[in-house]
Amino acid sequence: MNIRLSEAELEVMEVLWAASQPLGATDVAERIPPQRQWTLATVKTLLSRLLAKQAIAPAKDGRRFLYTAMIERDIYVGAESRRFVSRLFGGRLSPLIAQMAEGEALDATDIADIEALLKRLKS
Amino acid sequence: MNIRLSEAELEVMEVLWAASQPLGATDVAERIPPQRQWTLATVKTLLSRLLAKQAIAPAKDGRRFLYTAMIERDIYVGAESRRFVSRLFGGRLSPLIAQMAEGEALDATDIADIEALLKRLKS
DNA sequence: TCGTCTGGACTACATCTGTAATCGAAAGGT
DNA sequence: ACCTTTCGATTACAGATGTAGTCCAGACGA
Repeated sequence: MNIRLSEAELEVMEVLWAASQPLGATDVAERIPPQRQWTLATVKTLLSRLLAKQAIAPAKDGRRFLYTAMIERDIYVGAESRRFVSRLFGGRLSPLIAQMAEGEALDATDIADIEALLKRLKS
Repeated sequence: MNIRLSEAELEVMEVLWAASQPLGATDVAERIPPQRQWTLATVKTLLSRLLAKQAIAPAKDGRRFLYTAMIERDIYVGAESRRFVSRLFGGRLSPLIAQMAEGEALDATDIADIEALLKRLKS
């Protein structure tokens, strides 16, 4: 995964990933979380940048294009995670978890989830 | 932690954090990992940007300045981690761990570390 | 004392990012 | 057949970022 996405571009990708179906520019704009008060123009710009990066592909649909994500969310997120953990924690996950624990960003549910996950991993 | 650091700025901060003692611009430059083939000028620029962001503080030492990190690494890293996990995993850590596990970025040592950590957390 | 070196301040400049406006072509309504 | 709406494409523009170069004043050696 060499493709890097800016935060704004990622927001657009999230919409495409969530839709799991090709969308036109207007459709994408409608599904962007409204906190981001983006105009349609902004969304269009981001779509062209994503096209340039080949993160999405266009398919002609009459007078417009429908866009599909060309990279899978899992792949992207996995790559970014590894990059992040290696930049800040020398590649080790446990310091991250320790860190999050201090910031109270880890509740009992999380801990249980993680334990279950580890159990599965070991087998 | 409102201060955001760019990747290059972070590299400089890492030097300051590692030194755990005020350093002059030249000292910093000497300790930057050599893969980054930065000139002294580049390091100086980054130091001024960090000054502007108040991420570091200058102390006069004769004709030059010695710089000290004004934010602690733990604090910074914790904030960035929370930001990251919430951006990509809705704030939940376990999906991150699952993700890393798939990419083979998690070995037995990690798993053991994490288990030990969880054990401590629960008590 | 005079020239040289060194440090911080200022300037430079291409690229990336966030956020949009505009424009021309095509589609659709009437 | 024309007017309006809607697309994608192109252009805009400020701020952040990566990567340096230049300049001036003060320190230091001879």
